[in-house]
Amino acid sequence: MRVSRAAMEQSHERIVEGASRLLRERGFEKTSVADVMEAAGLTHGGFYRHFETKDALLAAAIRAAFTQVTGPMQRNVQERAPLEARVAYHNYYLSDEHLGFAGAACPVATLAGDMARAGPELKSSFGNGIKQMLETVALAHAGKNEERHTAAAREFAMLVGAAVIARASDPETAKRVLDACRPLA
Amino acid sequence: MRVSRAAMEQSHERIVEGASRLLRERGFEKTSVADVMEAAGLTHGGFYRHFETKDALLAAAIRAAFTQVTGPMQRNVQERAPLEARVAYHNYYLSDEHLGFAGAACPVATLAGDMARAGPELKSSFGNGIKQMLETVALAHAGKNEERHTAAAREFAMLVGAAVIARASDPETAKRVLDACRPLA
DNA sequence: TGTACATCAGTGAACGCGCGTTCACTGATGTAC
DNA sequence: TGTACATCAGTGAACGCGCGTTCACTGATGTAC
Repeated sequence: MRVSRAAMEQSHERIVEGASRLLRERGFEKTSVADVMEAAGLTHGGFYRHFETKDALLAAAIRAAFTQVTGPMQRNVQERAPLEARVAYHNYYLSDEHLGFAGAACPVATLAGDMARAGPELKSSFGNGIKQMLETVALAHAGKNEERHTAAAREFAMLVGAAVIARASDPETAKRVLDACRPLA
Repeated sequence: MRVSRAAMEQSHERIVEGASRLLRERGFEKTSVADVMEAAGLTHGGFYRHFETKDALLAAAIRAAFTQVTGPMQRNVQERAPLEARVAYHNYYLSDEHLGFAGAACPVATLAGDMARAGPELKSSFGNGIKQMLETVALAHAGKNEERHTAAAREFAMLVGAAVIARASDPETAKRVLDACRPLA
């Protein structure tokens, strides 16, 4: 039956947040509309009152995932001295806390591989997220504008690579790679 | 009808090589048994004369992909001075040639994301490949054993991260990240 | 403020499709004599 | 070396299943008077 406008907006949020978590845990193909709706406490049939297609949902879920990650990071960068902020997110990115909970982790570490084969809607959503991420990381670097961005890109690439390699390796190799990448460059 | 032992072995190779390419182009879920068999010039029904399950094929395909990539790399490292070899694979890894042909690219750059959610057979296959890759990269680094491995892990993480980010970004951002990562550390 | 009615968020069955896997069958290959 | 027969690589139809999407329906919500 019909629900109030406010209730519908809450449903919408639950759908997007659940999708954002499931997407990072299971990847693109294994996140089904029915699972997302069930996680939101609804049945699958009502999905199309909220989104035109599954891809539209996933694009929104990607935006939500980036916001969830870059939000705290921006606050971190604003509240601390640059180097301190850098130490904080650098260590966090390589921590068990980050890597152990894929559903709340950085989407670049969990989903970037899938994006190379995704449709334009998702690609664009993800591309914007990456830009946002690179800008945020650059804020924690010192020097001239170009130097800051170059250093940020190199650091972020290493963090993403280490996270991706660690998640695909046996625990021993994972630890070795993460330890190797922990010192700041 | 039945074919000769030699012909069957050739079929087997074509199946594995086709799977190895398609897997890197399309990812885990979108590589169907029927597509792989068609790429090998066969029909899907005969697949189970070659492999017990789709996962067993993919594990073999992953091994083949790593061999295809680490083989030339080991030769490269053996034939050149360490620094020269490093420059060669470092630039290759970030090149359009490498990133433009996913089917022949490094499986870590194309598939590592999927592996976090794959079954144990694939994970183990992939984990071995990563170890092999890290060892090969370490051969091109100088210094004491531990230093070599640490430097290799950091370099490889940055290369993988840059490749993954580039493939998930718009062309302009991709170029910026790749250029930033090109100089040796 | 109260009433009558149109709207539409959510339900659950149904659809078409692609997938991994199975199976009866075919006929060339391999082998035993 | 030649023959008779068992084997089995490859074929194509069929299976069961999960998925994205559609649809008729329900009844509370929102709105016009």
